[in-house]
Formats: sequence, structure tokens, C-alpha cells
Amino acid sequence: MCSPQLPSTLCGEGLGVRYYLCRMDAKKVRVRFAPSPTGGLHLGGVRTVLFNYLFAKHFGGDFILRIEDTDQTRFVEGAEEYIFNCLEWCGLVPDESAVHGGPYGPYRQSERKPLYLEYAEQLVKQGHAYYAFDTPQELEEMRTKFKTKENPSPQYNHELRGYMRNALTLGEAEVAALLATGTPYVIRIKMPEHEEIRFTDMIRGEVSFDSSLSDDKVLLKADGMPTYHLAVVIDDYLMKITHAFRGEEWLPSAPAHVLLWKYLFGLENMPQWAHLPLILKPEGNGKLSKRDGDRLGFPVFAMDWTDPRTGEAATGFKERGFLPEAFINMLAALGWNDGTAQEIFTLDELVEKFSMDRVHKGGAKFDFEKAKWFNQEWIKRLPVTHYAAKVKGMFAEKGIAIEDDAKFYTVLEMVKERCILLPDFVQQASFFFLAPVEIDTNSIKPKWTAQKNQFFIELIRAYELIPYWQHDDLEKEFKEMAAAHQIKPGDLLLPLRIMLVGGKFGPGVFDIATIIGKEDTLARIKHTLGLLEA
RNA sequence: GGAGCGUUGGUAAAGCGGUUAAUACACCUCCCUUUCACGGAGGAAUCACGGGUUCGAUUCCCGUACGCUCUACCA
Repeated sequence: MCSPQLPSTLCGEGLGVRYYLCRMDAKKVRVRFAPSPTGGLHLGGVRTVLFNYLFAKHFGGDFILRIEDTDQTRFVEGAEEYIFNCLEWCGLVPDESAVHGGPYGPYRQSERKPLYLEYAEQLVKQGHAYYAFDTPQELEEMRTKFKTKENPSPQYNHELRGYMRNALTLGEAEVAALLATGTPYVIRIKMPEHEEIRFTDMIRGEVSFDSSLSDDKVLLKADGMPTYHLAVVIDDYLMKITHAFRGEEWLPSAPAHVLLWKYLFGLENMPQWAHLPLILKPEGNGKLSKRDGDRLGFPVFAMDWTDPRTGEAATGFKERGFLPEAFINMLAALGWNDGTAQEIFTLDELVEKFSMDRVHKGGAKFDFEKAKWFNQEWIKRLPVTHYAAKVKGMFAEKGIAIEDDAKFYTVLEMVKERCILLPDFVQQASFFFLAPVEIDTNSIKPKWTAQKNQFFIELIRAYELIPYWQHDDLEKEFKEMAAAHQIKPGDLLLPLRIMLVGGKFGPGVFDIATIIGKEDTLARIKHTLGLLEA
């Protein structure tokens, strides 16, 4: 029996023999993600990448990234590089791609253009496709002419193609003449009538369609570029893709793809399909879009993206302060689980445990609160050194230069469980390095008394003389003095906290005092005492 | 309009013929902490509806409803 790792060339066609024991599923797993470089990389896109990656790596296979840039009108400068950057940040690096190279290139469809015509013409010869000369205007006319209440969107299908200007209605001579004079044309698939097309989806099981209900999709466009429908089949074949995952929105066009496989390469060579559930808007209905993010205040793209044409900008999960570990984990949990109560997974664990049959069928509404929880968990779990540099940069932006790394790490460690997103560290920890500008004296004033004022004046004196500036001594001194003044320590702790921190938050007060040191502690107490007098 | 896919607490979801229907997020209450957070305890679902099949259905089958996707020379 061939092992799954055995090179596919040894499994049959390479030796010119079809080995009985070497079936399709014994071939090396090869999956692909095929984005079109038209804008920011959406949450759903990253999740598709993730599932591809996890599946491939689980079986020791390859993850290929192919650029679907067949629509020249939608080319966006920088989008391709951006996609690679996102994958890099997520840690989902392709084995083969336009930048990583590989034996099945080129990995950009625009660079494979001549290939597609060949196959399209083969289909024409086989009678499974035909030339069509209808202009965009004529198509538009057809749609309005045949539009009825019952049929609001007429299709270019077996019923209507007889009314159109194509090789099926024009006659051989005329077609040849049109072709000879360079008349623009497209090649359309000729969908058969009343043929049941069925295939097994890895997530949904058996799905079937009636071929009569599908339209004669354009395979090759007038500019010579293939449409997605043709390109996906040819490239998946040529790149030896064994499993093809994509969003559920592709399900309705799957029958055309299955047919193309049947006509061109044989159903036995077709990859296993899996149509992933959609990620939906948090409230209401429909696919999650960038607009929802803007409206509800959360990111939708993996990383910041600015459209070079419109200048429109969108923030990404990365820039919002997500750790890649959390982002990936959250995405995996959106539609997949391992059947246990475990929710936090490393990439390695995901690779080990992932399986397609545990992917949920229904679409999931995106919950930003849950996404934040994953990030908080990862902040708590990871050593602070893992993200200290990033946080340091955020401090620098606020004008706080960190010089003492050891102190910085202790501080981060001390406040990490209070941080949900990376920028929270700035709020939670900057007072360790810079005296607070805003002091919430309103939280002190209502219960402020002359006795308390006196207490702090004496506390300053006592602290000035304290031999060892350390947590336990500071606390002991504080409590003894409170007792001497007959004030409950609790009534004094909050004021002290506000003096040191500026507000009602942060770790233990004496921990803070210990770290910021005698000089700063006393200065901050004095400063606030001054404010309270005024 | 048509086709396909889907439907378990507010959200994500486990369950794969017999369970007190897990768990997590969010929310509320309480404990811990004289801050905030962490941590701990508790609180919510007659599994969309109607028929079957079965001794027994959240689980299997068929309808209905609802939702989503697609219905471009875009992917």
C-alpha cells in the first residue's frame, strides 16, 4: 500500500501504469488558496486559508497559494503583496506560490493565459462549449426582454441560447467569418439538459443539481482571459490539487466545475470538495462585510488596508492589537471544534487535531466580544517577551521611552491579565513610567478629611525614613500608621491608589509603589495633596 | 422567481435514538479582592414548526416556515 507521503509520480501515471493499490487518496495532499488581489484580506478569507493549511499540514501535504488575477479591470496595486504579508503575520506560509516558487508555476493566472485557450478550444471541439458573439449590450437586451415577474433574472441557458448570436445559431460559415475578421467572442460551456450532477462535499455530504437549471457560463472572456470557472478547474488539475476548499457561496456554480472536470480530466481525478460555511454579520443577516466592521467598530481585515484608488482605509486585527495566535485560534473556533471543551489551541495543536468532518455546516455570526476574549487568553498565556517589543513601540508612540527592559517585563507581567488588546497595556502600565496627568480627585474628595490629609503628610515623613523600600515594609508601615490614626486602612488605600495611578485600576498599591520607587511615590502623593487643597 | 445550502440558550457550539441537553463568550447575582482585573459559585433552551419511522426522537425520513448564498465576459 502506498503511504500518503509517497510522491504521486510513483502512484500510477508516472510509470505509465495504474497501480491497483495506489488510489487517489494515497497521493500527497495538496491544497490551494486562490484569492483575487482586489483588496483587503477578509476574515473569511483567512479562515479559508487556515482550514486549507491545517488540513494539508495534518496530512503532511502542501499548501499552495495561487493568485486569481484574471480580471484585469479589478487589478489593485499592492493587493498581492498585502495578501502575502497577512499570511506571514498569521504564520500560514505557503509551500508554493508566486513568491515562494515551486514546480507547478507560474502561480499567477495572468501569467498562465495561453494555457486556458487551449483547453477552452478542446471543449469546443468536444462539443461541450461554443463560441458566442453577443455584445454586452445584446446580453443586456436579452435580460430585459425575457425578464418576467416569474423569472426576474433570465439566464443564458439551454432555453435562451437559441435566441442569441452564437455558434449554435449562426452556422459554420458565419462563425468562421466572424472569427476571421477578429470579432470579439467568448467561449461558453454548453450545459446539458436534465442531467443530474452530484458530488460528495466533505462537509455537506452528497449534493446534487439538475444541469438544466445552470446557465451556460462564460469560460473564456473576450480578452482571452479565463473566468474563474475555467481557471479553477485547469489550475487545480495542473497543480495536482487533491482537496479544494472554498466558501459556500461557490456551491451553486459547483456543477459547472464538476462537468468541466468530467469533460477535461476525468471525474476520478477531481479533487475532493469542501464548501465552508459563511461568516455572517453579528446582528441581522448576511455575509460579514467591511462595512459592518466600520459600522460596529471592529476590524474585518487581517491587517490595515488602504485602497490605493479611493484612499479608503480599514484597520486590521493586527493593528487593532490582536496577537496572531489569538486571531488564528479565534478563526479556527468559528466553525470548527475538536469535540471537547478545549478552546485554546496553538497552531501546532490545530494541525494535529483538525479534521474536516468536525467543521460545522451552518454559517456563524461573528462575535467580536468572543474574539477579544481569545486575545485576552493569549496575552495571559504567552510570556510577555513574546509581545513586549510591540508594546514598547506603542509606549514610544505615547512619548514614553522604555530604557529598563527588566522593569518593563515585570510591569507587563503584573498587568497582563487586565489587558484584552495590546494597546490596553498603555493604559494599564504607563503610570509605572510616567506620573499620571489626570488624577481622579473626584473619587477622593467626597470622603476626604483633615485627618486623612494629616495621615498622608505623616506617611510621607515615615516613608522618607524607611530603610528598605520594599512591598512588605511599605504595607506594614502604612497599616501601623493607619491604626495609629484610627482610620481603616481601606479608607486610605483608595486615595493612595489614585495618587499613584491616577484612577481606580491597576495591581496592588504597594506593588506599584515598590516599582516606581521612593522618589516618585512621594512626589505623586505630594502632588495630589496639593490638588486636594486647592 | 428559481436552485442550492442551512436552522440546538443573545452569540459560538457539544450532542450523532434513551442525557438533569455539555462548554465558552456576553449579561445578571454572589464570593474573593477595601481599586480594576484574574479566579470561584449560581442564573437562561420544552433543540424553528407539522407530520411520520420507532417502545422511545434534539438526534432518522418527508413536508412547511424562516434565513443565507448564487442567479455577471467578478471572484
